[in-house]
Amino acid sequence: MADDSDVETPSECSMDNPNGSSYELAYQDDGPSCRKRMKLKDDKLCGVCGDKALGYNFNAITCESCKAFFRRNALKDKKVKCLFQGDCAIDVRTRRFCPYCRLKKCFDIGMKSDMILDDKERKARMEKVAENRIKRQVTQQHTIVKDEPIDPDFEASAVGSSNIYSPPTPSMEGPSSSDIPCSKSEYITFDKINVPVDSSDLPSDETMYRQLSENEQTLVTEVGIAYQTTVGSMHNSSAALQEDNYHSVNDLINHSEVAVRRLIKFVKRLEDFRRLSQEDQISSLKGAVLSTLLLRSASFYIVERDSWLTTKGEVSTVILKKATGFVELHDSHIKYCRALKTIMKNDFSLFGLALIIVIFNPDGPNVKDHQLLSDIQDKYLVLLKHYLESVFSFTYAKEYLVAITQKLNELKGISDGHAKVLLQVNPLEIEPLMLEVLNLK
DNA sequence: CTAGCCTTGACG
DNA sequence: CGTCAAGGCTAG
Repeated sequence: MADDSDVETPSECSMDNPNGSSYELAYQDDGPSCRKRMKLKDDKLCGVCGDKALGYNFNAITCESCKAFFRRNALKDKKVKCLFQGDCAIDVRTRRFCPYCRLKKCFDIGMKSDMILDDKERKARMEKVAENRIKRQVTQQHTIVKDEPIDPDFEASAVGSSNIYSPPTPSMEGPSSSDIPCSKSEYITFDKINVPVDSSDLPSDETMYRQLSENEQTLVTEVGIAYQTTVGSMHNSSAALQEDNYHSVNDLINHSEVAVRRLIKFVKRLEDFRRLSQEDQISSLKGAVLSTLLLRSASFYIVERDSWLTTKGEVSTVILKKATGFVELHDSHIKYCRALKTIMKNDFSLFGLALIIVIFNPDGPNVKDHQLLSDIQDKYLVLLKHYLESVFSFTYAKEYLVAITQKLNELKGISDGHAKVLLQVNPLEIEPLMLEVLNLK
């Protein structure tokens, strides 16, 4: 501390020391002819090297580089010593010659290493940032429900609409009763539920089908499109799923980040979602993340070949088993996909409705307005029922409804299974957005 | 590694 | 709304 005159603590100078000199200097510098010099930038000098400084960093006025240098080095115990006498002069030119003396000078002028955020604080900070990001994404969109469709993200429109359906079944709206070439039997059965698998098994009598009201019809369609263009579309990163890009659960989680973004996009399109308070929006979103991923995986599941459909073709599900090593969980996951996909086929409206019902879960973690959530959920349950009646006839709708709701209930169990796995993951290796959204703090 | 530039949350 | 002071990112 050769000269204590130039270094003051932030508190000291901020309150009682106007220190007008800086202004004078600023003006003197540019003179009367000052071109709108940005601010009255006073020329502070770095206490370490004399370079230009913007303000305090870790309790001393320093330049950006010494700030970064200090942040990088102050906490690690060094074995490196000065090659000379330990009193090297440090200026903007020589500052990088001797890290030891530079760091020593940092401490000498009063920089405090305890102002560097530790792992815990840093993590907390990142979480806050991530949370705000989500909040912003969800909130910011005064735009109306459906005038942002232009684009979602071009891959969605490029890949999503057309070829997604190609392999197993081509169909999407309306009578999704398309047909999996499967089947020798007219009915598929699981868990005591019998539903016809082939459209030819459905009643031919028109009056056996519900006529959706106009509102219902548009809502169903919108939901289908919303799902298709967001969660239900494939994205390039699923190409990353190819080879053995998935070595660990971590990779799996991090690669799922795109899917989370899609989920946000999806809910942003729902006007009902906006009826929720901001907290409940976040809560219900978080609560639905894992389920979304599962639903999504089911929609890309190809029953006939036990594989996933990706932008790069099909990938056998065994690669996931290998990646995670959680065989048991994996098996139940696949079993789930099989069952769900068999019922829902490639009907985006169905997947969309299912997702909505999962999202508006009055029983979800941390939700405040259970009532509202429940009301909205009911609305979509009814819509789902009606939709099923319009597609599968009154005769079979009930079976489908039971089957689907049952599957949605199972979703919880499987999600929880995955959640347990997630708890074993090292938070430091996970992207902040996923950390936040999965509650892995 | 460095160092410059950028994004953020807290604070007044 | 502007300033301050953290961390992050990334050419070089």
